Amino acid sequence: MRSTGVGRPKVASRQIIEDAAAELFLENTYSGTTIDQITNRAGVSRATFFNYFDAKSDLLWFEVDRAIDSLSEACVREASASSVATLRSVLLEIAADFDERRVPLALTQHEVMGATDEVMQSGLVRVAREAKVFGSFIAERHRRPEDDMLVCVAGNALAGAVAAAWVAWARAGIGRAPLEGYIRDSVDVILPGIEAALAPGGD
Amino acid sequence: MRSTGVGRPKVASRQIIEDAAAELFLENTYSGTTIDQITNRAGVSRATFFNYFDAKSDLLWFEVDRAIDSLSEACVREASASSVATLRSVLLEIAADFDERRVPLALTQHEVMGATDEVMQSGLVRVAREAKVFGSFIAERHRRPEDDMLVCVAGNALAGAVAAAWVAWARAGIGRAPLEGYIRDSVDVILPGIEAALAPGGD
DNA sequence: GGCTAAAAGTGTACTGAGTCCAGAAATGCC
DNA sequence: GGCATTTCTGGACTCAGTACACTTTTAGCC
Repeated sequence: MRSTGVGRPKVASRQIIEDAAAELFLENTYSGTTIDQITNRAGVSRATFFNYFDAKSDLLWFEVDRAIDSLSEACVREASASSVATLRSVLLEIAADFDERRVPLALTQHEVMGATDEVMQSGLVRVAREAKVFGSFIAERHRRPEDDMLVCVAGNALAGAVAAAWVAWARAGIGRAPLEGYIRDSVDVILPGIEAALAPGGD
Repeated sequence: MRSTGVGRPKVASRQIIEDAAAELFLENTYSGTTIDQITNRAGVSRATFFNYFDAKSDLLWFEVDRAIDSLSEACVREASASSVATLRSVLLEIAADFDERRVPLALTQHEVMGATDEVMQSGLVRVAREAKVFGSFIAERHRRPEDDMLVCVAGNALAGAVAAAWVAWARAGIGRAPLEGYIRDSVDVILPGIEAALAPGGD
């Protein structure tokens, strides 16, 4: 993210660290791998690691983080009439971008990673972030405060549904059907209820 | 939880540690308080702390943990016909037990605690645990596997809704209406959709 | 070439949570 | 008194994450 061309150029690319980490996680599990081991393999100092990542757990979820980034941006961009329908289409659109090669390690290699509390906890942070994105979107479209209960209910429930879809998709193994279908099936369970509640007089 | 009367009797009660912690959290925020400070004030050694609690964050959520314990037990006990209606009534029953004096510190004193990632993360673990309880209950009643996607969707969405209700309730401040109403309003947004999806042929 | 500013990387020391474990202290029972 | 059992303690350890001063590499400018 260098703005100008001035200054020392990056050599320790994010990618190198991510790759080294992925290798080590598969060899020794997530919690069995220390940041020192990762930086050693990547040929980078420990301090540099923290220039690129805020936490060790970021290495597990970068695909998901990027997806949520996309989601957040798309939510700002889109401006169709029904917010719920928009949300649905944005979600599916982003899901369509996710192919086999971008399944998060933490989900597919669930067994290998050891379903540590650590791993789960860092995943939950992503779900919560997504809930917040949903909530903000709905709040804005429906002129409700961000901390409105219905807004939070909708955001949380949606994020929970999406998380379940991700997990089911990842667990499906090689040859899995596209993520899109999973998302649609899960989200459609609760979207109608949310739409009804958000409709004027639905309170 | 001593089974027999034999052995050294407990002196450091859980309660003493909880109280010392609550004081310190309000004085210095959650993250500004170390376990050493807590054990010092409680007059207990650091090692003893970990005899009673698995983590510092357990001190923030014991009310919630107990509520989820009740929920889990109640789910096992109840055996009515419609699982969704049962879930709803169990939830409301347990909510009715929560009065003003049992609002979790982490939620009411949200500002004082500093909305640290730490605090949020440990709260998310509780939401996830609740989701699992819901999921197990639904799975059993509907003869579905625990990792069935619809089961997870339902569990996660419900837990998300309940979490939103808790937060809204805690934020409402002194004189807040009973938790029960919050739970009902939030859960009823999504329960119909779940019920429909779970109904035979609703897949 | 040398100087400077800026960005990237390094080294080191620190805090604090959580783990481990051996052993001390307090009890009931014989 | 001895004995098993439980609680409590002390100390050493690992590791994530923070802070900060310092060095290195580049571009641009003179």
